[in-house]
Amino acid sequence: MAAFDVLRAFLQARGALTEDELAFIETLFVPRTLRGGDFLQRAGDVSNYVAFIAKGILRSYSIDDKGNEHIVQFAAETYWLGDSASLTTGAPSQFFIQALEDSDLLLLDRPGHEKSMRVPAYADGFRMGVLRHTAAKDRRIVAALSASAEERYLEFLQTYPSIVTRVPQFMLASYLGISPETLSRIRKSLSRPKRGRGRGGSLPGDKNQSR
Amino acid sequence: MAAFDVLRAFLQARGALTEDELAFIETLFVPRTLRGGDFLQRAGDVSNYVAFIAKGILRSYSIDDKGNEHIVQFAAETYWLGDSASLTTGAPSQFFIQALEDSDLLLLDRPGHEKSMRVPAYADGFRMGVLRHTAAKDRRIVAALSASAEERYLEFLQTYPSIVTRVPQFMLASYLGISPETLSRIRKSLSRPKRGRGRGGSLPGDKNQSR
DNA sequence: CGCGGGTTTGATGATGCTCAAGCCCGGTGG
DNA sequence: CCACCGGGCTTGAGCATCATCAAACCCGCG
Repeated sequence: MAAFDVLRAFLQARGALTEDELAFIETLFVPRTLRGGDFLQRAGDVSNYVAFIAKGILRSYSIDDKGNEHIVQFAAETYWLGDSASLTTGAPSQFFIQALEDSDLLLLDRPGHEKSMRVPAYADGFRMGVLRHTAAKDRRIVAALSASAEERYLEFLQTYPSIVTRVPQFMLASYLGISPETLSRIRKSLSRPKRGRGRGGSLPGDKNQSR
Repeated sequence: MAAFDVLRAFLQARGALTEDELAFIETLFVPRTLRGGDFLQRAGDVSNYVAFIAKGILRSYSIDDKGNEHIVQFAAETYWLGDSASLTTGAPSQFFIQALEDSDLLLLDRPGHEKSMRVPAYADGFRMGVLRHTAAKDRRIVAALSASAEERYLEFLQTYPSIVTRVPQFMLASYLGISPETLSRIRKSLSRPKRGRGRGGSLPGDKNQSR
């Protein structure tokens, strides 16, 4: 399926747009393909667009003063990826955005974004999407601050089952804020819950305690 | 200063609005005052408005299955507070919103929000604000996942110096995702850095290590 | 067939939580 | 006016979780 068809399907799924509106919206996007490993953007760049992912999967991450990578987000088909900070301030970005597989994107630059807002149904969809996104971030913050490494992993499995299999384990660990070793151990312990038949639930020494 | 004046000042500071536009916007908000301790909203409520804080300070928090509180956000003068999740889905909220001091708010409900978007300069400001907000959440996520308790505390001091003195310590601890005991110890260790004269900087046993 | 990146496994230690007292201080009622 | 709360903050001791360091392992690829 061509990139624009994916976008079309996405837009139609969440709001009634006329054919004219769809056609207009499409003129605002610029297609772009990336090979696995390619960068859409590097820290220091001033990048002023948002990407809609028609195919593939990307990560955005930062590198702190100590040289450690921190994955902020994964994004796969029909997700959007952009650099909010750089978009608001116009300042150079702090983030790297890299394709993890061969990917097809549609890029929307700032002027394009402004124009797209003239289509009311699209603007509404945009605001809804942003709110949903914000809610997801709130949940992640609470999880990061209060859940154990294992809980965070399980939650990720539930929330993004399709992504787990497509990213290397050490990146998942980085996203979850745990070391690769710890993630490896967690998976091991989950895979052999011994315990009677099926379900695997109810761990033996379950503390049922938060931190 | 009356609540509407605060809003006016806020809006004018970040975008040129005509007197007519300002007047129109103001008709959309409903004032509300709260005493310290009062709730604007409780989990289970379906609340469909966003609050602009003209005076005072509020917290939003959730309570997990184990009964632990998690503070998602503090918000003081000229900040906005709302429940993104509940706003998008219309589903009952997961969050409590409580005033920590006597506070003056201006509430904007959903229809009001839609109408306000008709003022282009206001809509632009709204989008900018949302993006800025998103960027802040990204930073907090990275910090939560990778910084030590002390680093998170210091970052909070820097970012929200005015809030630190206005909220009880155990709530700050909850926001930072650490236990009240740990926060107490961190403050103690920061207050007596022994070390030469003044400034208190350059910790003695600084590890300069991430986790 | 050997290399190299990613994953696993083990041992050790630090960070920060829990539980349990004690303390400080502002408010209330005798 | 003062004794007595009670909530929040502090302090201490022990312990769980998870990071770090180091080595072995696995496997696709040149």
